[in-house]
Amino acid sequence: MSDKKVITRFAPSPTGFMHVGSVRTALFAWLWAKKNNGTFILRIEDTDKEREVEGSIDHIKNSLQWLGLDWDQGPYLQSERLDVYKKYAQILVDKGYAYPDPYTEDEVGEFRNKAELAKKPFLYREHRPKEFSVWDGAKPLRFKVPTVKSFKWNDLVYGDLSAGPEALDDFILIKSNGYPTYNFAHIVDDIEMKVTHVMRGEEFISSTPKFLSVYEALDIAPPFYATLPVILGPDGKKKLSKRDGVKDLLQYKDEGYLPDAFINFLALLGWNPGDDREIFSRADLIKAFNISRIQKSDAQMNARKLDWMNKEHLKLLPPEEIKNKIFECLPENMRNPKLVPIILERISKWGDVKEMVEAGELDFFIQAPKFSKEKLLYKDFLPEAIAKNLQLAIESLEQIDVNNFTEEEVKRNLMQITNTLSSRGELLHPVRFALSGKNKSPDPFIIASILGKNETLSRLQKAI
RNA sequence: GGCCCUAUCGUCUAACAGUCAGGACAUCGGCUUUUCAAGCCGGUAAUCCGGGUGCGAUUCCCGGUAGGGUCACCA
Repeated sequence: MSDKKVITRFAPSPTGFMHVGSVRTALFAWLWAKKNNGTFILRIEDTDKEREVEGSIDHIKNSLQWLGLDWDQGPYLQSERLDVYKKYAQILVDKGYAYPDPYTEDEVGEFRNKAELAKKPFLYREHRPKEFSVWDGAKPLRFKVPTVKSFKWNDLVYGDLSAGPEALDDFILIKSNGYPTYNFAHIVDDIEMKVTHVMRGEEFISSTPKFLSVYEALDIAPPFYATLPVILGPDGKKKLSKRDGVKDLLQYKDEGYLPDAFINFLALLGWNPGDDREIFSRADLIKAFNISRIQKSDAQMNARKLDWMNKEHLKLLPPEEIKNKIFECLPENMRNPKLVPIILERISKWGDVKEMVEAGELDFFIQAPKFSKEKLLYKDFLPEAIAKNLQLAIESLEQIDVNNFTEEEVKRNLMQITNTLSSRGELLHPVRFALSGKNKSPDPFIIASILGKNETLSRLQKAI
């Protein structure tokens, strides 16, 4: 590899929201730039004004910012660089490698239909005019393939690739409205911006010979290509697309995923460090990242593993930050520090806190539960036996000093009683239920310690 | 249809031709002295098929099969 400064870019079109597929391309380009102390450029490919979606440029920027994929240059807008593309187009015209298309769109469509009927691949160059007129901008400008041949090239991920001559055609460089096509604009920009490594999706492999042919016509060396495998939808079949219910990236933000965890997850989808490490900090990721270990086969999005990974990152956060974040999701009357460990244990992302609140899972911490007494029953123990056990619990807990009503003290006292019983459940279940009103809840000791002596005794009393 | 790419547990993946095919998520079971959660321990689970070259193929070659991509005045 040359000793040139590494320059990578992320070049989305502003046609909608970002999803995990597009953002992973950005991530890999960003990682490679960071690893090499290089430059990461953001470029907006807005050459199709018809398809442009209002607000998507901001959306792209917000998404990258959320993940901390900061760009060193840009965003450049292709729509503001029309003169640059015209300049390069003129160079090709002057060299005899570009010419105005004499046909109308319908006529070209006819050619295409005929080829299809004949079950032959459609190649415009088979209809190339003998004589070229002068390009006045009214007609689309087409590339004239210098030499029709097979291409072989190297891809940093896929290795040696090749394609036959039918991959080559006289494609449109400048549309009749003056805008360049993607095929041409991105080449010009990559040249002008001195991009050294092009990270891109698999769908561009088949058009690479066209790109290479333009570089040849321009007599300029192409950049390194690193083609990334596709991220498949949850069904494992189709490529992720905005149509089939794929999530907007910012939705993950709203659901409370950590940017570092998300990046970690995304990086491991199609790349691995070569050892068993899975949890990476941002810095470690940059250090470990390497193009040569990018996967060739497509990968499927796995939401469960993302949740697991997010939790792993959650646990690494400073306790103070965890507390603050959880408090943010909690109504004011629930902002009790003692609740934090209980909640942390049960969530994988911040949004889960809100869900717990909405599901009423934490209500018993702020108000006494209402329930019918038969819920207190445990296995086949009689109501009288249960009531007696609750009475024992009350008497025992009354002994604890109100200022020392800790989880440990409560547990010691209650466990002492269970030693005299035939089973622990006949005491612990009714106590827990009396305090929480739930079949599934944290253990009675921690609940009691959070409620405090008075509230605990009051709830037990009411249950008898 | 032409051209191109890919193929290891359900999923993400590891394995200079020699490993009992390893790890992680998920799943299942046990422990954690009531439930839930968390944690710990353990189990089930894979080299697409067929040839070839090797003493030896997950690994290299060929052919099939399956999946995907691409053939726009979209990117």
